[in-house]
Amino acid sequence: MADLLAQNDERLTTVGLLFESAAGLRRVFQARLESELSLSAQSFDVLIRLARSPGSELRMSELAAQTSLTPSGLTRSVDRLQEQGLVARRICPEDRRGAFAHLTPTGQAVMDRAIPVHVAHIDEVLSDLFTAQEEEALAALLRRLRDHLYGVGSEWGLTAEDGDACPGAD
Amino acid sequence: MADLLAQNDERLTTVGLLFESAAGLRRVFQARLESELSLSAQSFDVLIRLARSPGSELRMSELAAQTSLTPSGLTRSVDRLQEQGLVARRICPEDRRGAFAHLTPTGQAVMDRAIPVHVAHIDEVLSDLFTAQEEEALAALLRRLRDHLYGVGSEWGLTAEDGDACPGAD
DNA sequence: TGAAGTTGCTTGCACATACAACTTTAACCT
DNA sequence: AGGTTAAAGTTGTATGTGCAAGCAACTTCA
Repeated sequence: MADLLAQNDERLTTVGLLFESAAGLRRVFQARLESELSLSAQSFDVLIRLARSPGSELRMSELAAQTSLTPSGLTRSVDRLQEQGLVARRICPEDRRGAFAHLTPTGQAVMDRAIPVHVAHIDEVLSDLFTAQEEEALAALLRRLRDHLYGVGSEWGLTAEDGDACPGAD
Repeated sequence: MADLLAQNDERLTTVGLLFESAAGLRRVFQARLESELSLSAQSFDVLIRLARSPGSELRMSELAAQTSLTPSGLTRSVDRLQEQGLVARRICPEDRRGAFAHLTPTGQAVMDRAIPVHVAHIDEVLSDLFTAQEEEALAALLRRLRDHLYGVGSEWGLTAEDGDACPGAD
């Protein structure tokens, strides 16, 4: 069995590295977001997607897809943000089943403060780790993987055209 | 605010792509593991780390670090696997506070069956997506990131996933 | 030796999440 | 229209997870 693993080590390892890298980054950012901004990683993820959307609002289903949450998970997440006064719901006039979530002025203010902190922290973590070319290469490879994963056989409606627009992603 | 984001798009984007790639892979593998092998992704993660360790056993703390679970989370996870008969605990003779988790014969058998399926699935997902050089480059970049994240200022003592899983000792 | 502090793991509790069932509205079909 | 099916969100319920506290064993130092 160990032989079996050995002969596939490269890919198994690559996948493992990807998971560990993501987990490590998540852990680092999460700690910082909570200690400095009192925002959970999950809240921040929802909020930054709203902040980056036209009108600072998004349909619930769209938000669920972008945050990798199920609809029910998103309902609760938005409930919490609503209780905190950062987000509000608005019924979609064209389809009265649907709802938009949008940032309140308070929510906007919080994100105006939070985003620079987050960006600075990303820079801090990544500084001097990659050359410009390496960083570019990494992004290109990951983009291809991401597009492949979400473009094929996905019922999640995650769009590739969201493209570069998933930076907050945590 | 959008301007602020725009000017940092490269790094923000790279991080976002990493998270999305990991989430996408996780989702794909999870579905397959559960449908074909009745194993949760979390269980599989624990089991494969054990399977890849010498003697198929690892200290609880080591396992927790490698699986990105907290010690308490790992305790519960191993509890469940123990109830399923896939894993057992063994008290560490040199430090009787500590415990090893190890695969039972049943657990070994399950993994002997599960790993080829998983490997095949990885190959399937990654086939024709990268050249050998690209895959190698991706692994190298991710490894540097992972080492950076876990090597610096981390109280987690995460070790490289392959190889240096030195279970015993302290 | 033994008291103080640390480490490894486990438990009490609170909370976030997924799955499945449900409500309301829209779309479709004859 | 009238009836059926599908879609968007929300809730009931079960479970998994982390944090903080706890317990047992080890280490240090006098």
